[in-house]
Amino acid sequence: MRRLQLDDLAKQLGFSKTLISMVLNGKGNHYGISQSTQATVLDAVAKLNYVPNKFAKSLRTGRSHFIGLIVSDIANPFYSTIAKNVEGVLSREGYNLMVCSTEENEEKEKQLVEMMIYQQGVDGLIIASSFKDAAFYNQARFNTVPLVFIDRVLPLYSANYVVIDNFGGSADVVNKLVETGAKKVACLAITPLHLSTIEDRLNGYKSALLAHGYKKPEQLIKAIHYDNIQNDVEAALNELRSVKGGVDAIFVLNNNIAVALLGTIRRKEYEDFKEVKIACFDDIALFNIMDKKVFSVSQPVEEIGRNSSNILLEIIGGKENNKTTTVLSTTTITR
Amino acid sequence: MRRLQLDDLAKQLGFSKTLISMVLNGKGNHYGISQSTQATVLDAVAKLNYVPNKFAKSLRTGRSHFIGLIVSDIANPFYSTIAKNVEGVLSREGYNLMVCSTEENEEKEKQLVEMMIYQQGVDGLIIASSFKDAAFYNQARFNTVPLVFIDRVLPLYSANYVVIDNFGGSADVVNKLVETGAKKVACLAITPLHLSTIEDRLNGYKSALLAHGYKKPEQLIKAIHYDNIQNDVEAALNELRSVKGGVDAIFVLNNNIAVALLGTIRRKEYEDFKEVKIACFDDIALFNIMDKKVFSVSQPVEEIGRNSSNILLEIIGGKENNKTTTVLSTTTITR
DNA sequence: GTGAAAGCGCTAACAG
DNA sequence: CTGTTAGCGCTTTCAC
Repeated sequence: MRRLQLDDLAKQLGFSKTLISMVLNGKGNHYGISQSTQATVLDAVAKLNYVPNKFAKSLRTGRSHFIGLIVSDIANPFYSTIAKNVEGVLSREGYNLMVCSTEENEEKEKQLVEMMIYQQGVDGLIIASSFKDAAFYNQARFNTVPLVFIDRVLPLYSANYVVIDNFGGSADVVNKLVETGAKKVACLAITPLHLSTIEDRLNGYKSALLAHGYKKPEQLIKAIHYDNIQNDVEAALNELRSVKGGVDAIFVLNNNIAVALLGTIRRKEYEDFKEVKIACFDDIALFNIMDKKVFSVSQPVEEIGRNSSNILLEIIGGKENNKTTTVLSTTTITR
Repeated sequence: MRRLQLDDLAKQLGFSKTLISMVLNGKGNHYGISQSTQATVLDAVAKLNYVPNKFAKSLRTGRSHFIGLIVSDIANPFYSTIAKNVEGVLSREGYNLMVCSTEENEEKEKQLVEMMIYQQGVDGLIIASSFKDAAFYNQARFNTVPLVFIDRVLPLYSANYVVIDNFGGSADVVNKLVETGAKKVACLAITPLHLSTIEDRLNGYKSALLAHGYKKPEQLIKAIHYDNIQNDVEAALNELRSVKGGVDAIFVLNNNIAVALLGTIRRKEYEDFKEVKIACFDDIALFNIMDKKVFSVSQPVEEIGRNSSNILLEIIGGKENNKTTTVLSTTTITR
């Protein structure tokens, strides 16, 4: 049983392929095809359950109706929530989503971008980039591909951005920690440290501490490597023990660090950290179940997904690309 | 700057398109093309960075090199872990993955299957089906599409299955609860109750209780609706209060119920359940961070992903489809 | 208002 | 061993 195609339909209806194609692509009125003819065609298509061959269509039009989403780790609820919302917007417009993770690896990001554009033929890309600089995306060959960057900003690179106020969110939650009595607030940052999100959060943290009269917050910052979180958290705690007077609060810059930290301080070897106040950039469901009261910075994740995909679709739709930057606000949650 | 295509390459190298195509598709030796010619072609392709047009290729071959994965909820770590492992296997073989969620909705499952097969032209499908029966998949038109079913079995339907031992895992963890002193073990099941996984888990639960001399375990089973978990958990707890003597253990059949339950019993209104023992079918990271000791049934999630995709690729590769059922074992974790 | 025909870029018979 | 050629199923220009 061969699959129904335009030709069959044309013969059965007594119209040409051209006419049917026009009607199906919503150009019936534009070409002045009579309403009754259009109705006949649409009815038949529905009844016979005709589905156009996507490959032929894409080959002809050069459009795949696929959008790529590139993030560091799709298993992270932050990014999976973004993906869910991007998908919601796209599917309403007849687009499909393809998601891949870079694992913060610049080489892998390059490969994924190339693969998606040249191999898969995506119509546009939404990217949370791990790059240090914009050399890669500055290549002329990417000028014709609609790109929207989310979460992270590339230095000195003008593009479409949908990001959040990392500095403000960070400063705010650190202020709250201090207000509730924290005297020494350490900070566990996630690598790569060059990411604009991390830089901004660190700056927000430092600025808040300095404003409260604490000198040299740098000494309280520990880097946690993306792919070695548990070990690095333990090492960081061990180092923090030697801080004069001890720390009484820890601000972590990423949800995975929070999970590792909360698990670690429950162990006997680390019970001296049991009473330390904890704040996390990014709010996750877990914080509502813990006995431990964790402060957090809640990000408008859904909006990042919805905004970025809407902007991308506008560009694909032919709207002039004005390279806009959208900065969304965070909410601080105290518990 | 037009994109490089086979024709250009052929002219530049002085070979025909055919030859280059053969070499590129690994059929060089099969057609007896000399090693030096092959090397020349491969070198040029690498140097000029030629990427074949996927649409033309798919149109010609009828193959998309896309595999569809259909699950109930890709945000559930159980399924996202499967997805990750499926993707790992597929990408090694040059295939891409497309994931969609049904939200346990049979109508949506139908649409997704149709969409993936007829609209996207996937080469095969891995499905955790929400269907009650196999009427849909029994349609003759699906005979030619490679399908592998995971997690859930459709009654009276012979197919390729990769599932786990739900009955055994369930019985085992309930036994452990009883051994550590539980006298009355309630069970919170997730809907739809017709899913083979849920049925089997319920049967394992009942069988274990009966073996220990408890009559009528049915009265201790409460259904939690997939899309109303929090409310239903609260309602179930309220109902369980009226059980004579009270319950001293709760076995939940799904990780989302566990999260809701753990959050709920921390609230003052439900503090009478604070000391109840809890077991969960499926092990999640959270259980390692909680003060509360939760028993769990750990599933070989990675293996489900790897196995199912390997089987699917074999069928696509032309191997005779013998409709095998693979049953994987679980591990009970006591804390 | 409608149709004929060209061609998107690739693969695989078939011919030599 | 290598090349010629005929489409895959669709869209779109151009002609009527």
